[in-house]
Amino acid sequence: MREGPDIARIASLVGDPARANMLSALMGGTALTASELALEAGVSLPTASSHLSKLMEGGLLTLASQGRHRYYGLAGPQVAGMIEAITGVAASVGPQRVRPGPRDAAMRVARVCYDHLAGEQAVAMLDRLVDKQLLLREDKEIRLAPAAASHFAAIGIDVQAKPRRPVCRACLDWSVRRSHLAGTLGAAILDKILAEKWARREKDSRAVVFSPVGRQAFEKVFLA
Amino acid sequence: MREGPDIARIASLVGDPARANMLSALMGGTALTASELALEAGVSLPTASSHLSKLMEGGLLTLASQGRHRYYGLAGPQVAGMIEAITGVAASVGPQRVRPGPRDAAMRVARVCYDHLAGEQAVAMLDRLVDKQLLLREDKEIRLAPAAASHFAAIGIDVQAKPRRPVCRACLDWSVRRSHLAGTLGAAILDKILAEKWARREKDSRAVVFSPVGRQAFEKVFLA
DNA sequence: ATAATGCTTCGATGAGGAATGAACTATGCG
DNA sequence: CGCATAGTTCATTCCTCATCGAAGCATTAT
Repeated sequence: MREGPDIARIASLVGDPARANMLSALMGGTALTASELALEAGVSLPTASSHLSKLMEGGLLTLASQGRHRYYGLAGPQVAGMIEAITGVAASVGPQRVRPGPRDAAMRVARVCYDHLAGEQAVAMLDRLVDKQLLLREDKEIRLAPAAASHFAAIGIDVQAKPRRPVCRACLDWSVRRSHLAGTLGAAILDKILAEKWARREKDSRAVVFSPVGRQAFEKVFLA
Repeated sequence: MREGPDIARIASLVGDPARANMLSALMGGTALTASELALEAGVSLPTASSHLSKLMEGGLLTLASQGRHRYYGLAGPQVAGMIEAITGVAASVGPQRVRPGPRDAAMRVARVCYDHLAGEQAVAMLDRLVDKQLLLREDKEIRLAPAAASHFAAIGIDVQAKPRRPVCRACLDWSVRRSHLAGTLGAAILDKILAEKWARREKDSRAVVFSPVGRQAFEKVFLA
């Protein structure tokens, strides 16, 4: 019989699909609320709450209470490194997708990620917004630059309001393996894309398909 | 809902105490039979066999059949790195062991990590190699400096050959919480240490114990 | 051959834990 | 104060999966 650090205890915490999804969501580096994490994991709020207390007890998470909001975040870089290591193994032994079909191709270009845009388009957009100094990338976090308010106001997006959810969030794109923009700003931009009918959602899929005209408009506004 | 690599599947494989013990035992680097692993894990042979087939199916182990013996080993350095990362988290959040026994002290100084050296000695060695500008630390990666080839050749280690595995890799040390050297170079150095009989492996443990003479030789070559 | 060893498969049992709705607590707003 | 939102706790149901004994294969020894 072996002794030493209880690795089974830690691994089994990550070994539940709901908890694994929560931890993956937190790999963005931003703390999230219990409801957001419940959504990410696809479970009810009580279930999420139960998982979160287990993760807390296991020392994998930190908790910051602000008013009636409770923000959960990864306990530290060491935990993040562990998740990364597990993800690496899972990706390398995982079922290499047999062949990306046409739907998958569309998914890689643009798709919905919960409430914001993901895929190549989304990654390019975030890069461009940072280039134009409208957003500031700080380590794994993203902040609004001073110039952002007026710029986004001009295209009908208000970034001044203080909602319960962070305005900007980095979300790791699983197809491109780089970050795209989440948070309320990311959500507002997706709303605009759909409201302006620049693109439509594929039926029963997360894919987002731009029309030729819509793509031009999108590029003019966000990739110029 | 998240997508991507199935990290829960991998983590849950490690999340069972019996399987975790088996994997820990295999971190010693030597392949073991099912009976030996059953003993390590403290379960019956049928139970162990069942666990082993799950680990195989998950791609975490390799199997080498020799006659009526079947030797199980870790599937590769990536898997070993993952176990090490989980061990690190478990050690830091876990109930700080009441009192580190003598074996633990030896483990902290020097131990085998799959196929290379870990512990205080290993961390000090990497620091020194970087100081001497034989290795270049870049972010989380490690590269060979131009001067490396001739230096290592002089002590009988060839870093020119292009293997499929990286020559240098950083591996986070769970006891010191800093990186040590993995990769083919790390493995070659451990080989040399054991071949020169500077140190011997503790029986039934991952600890590596240097002899007084061996330590001097090691320090002269790698810590000078 | 027959026996012995090493290991896997099968079948039955049992315990842990993941899930949810409903009830409860806490904070914020008008 | 009363209402709404955010979150936790509770009790219950359900199901997966770890476990072991017994039996079945496969390889080596005699």
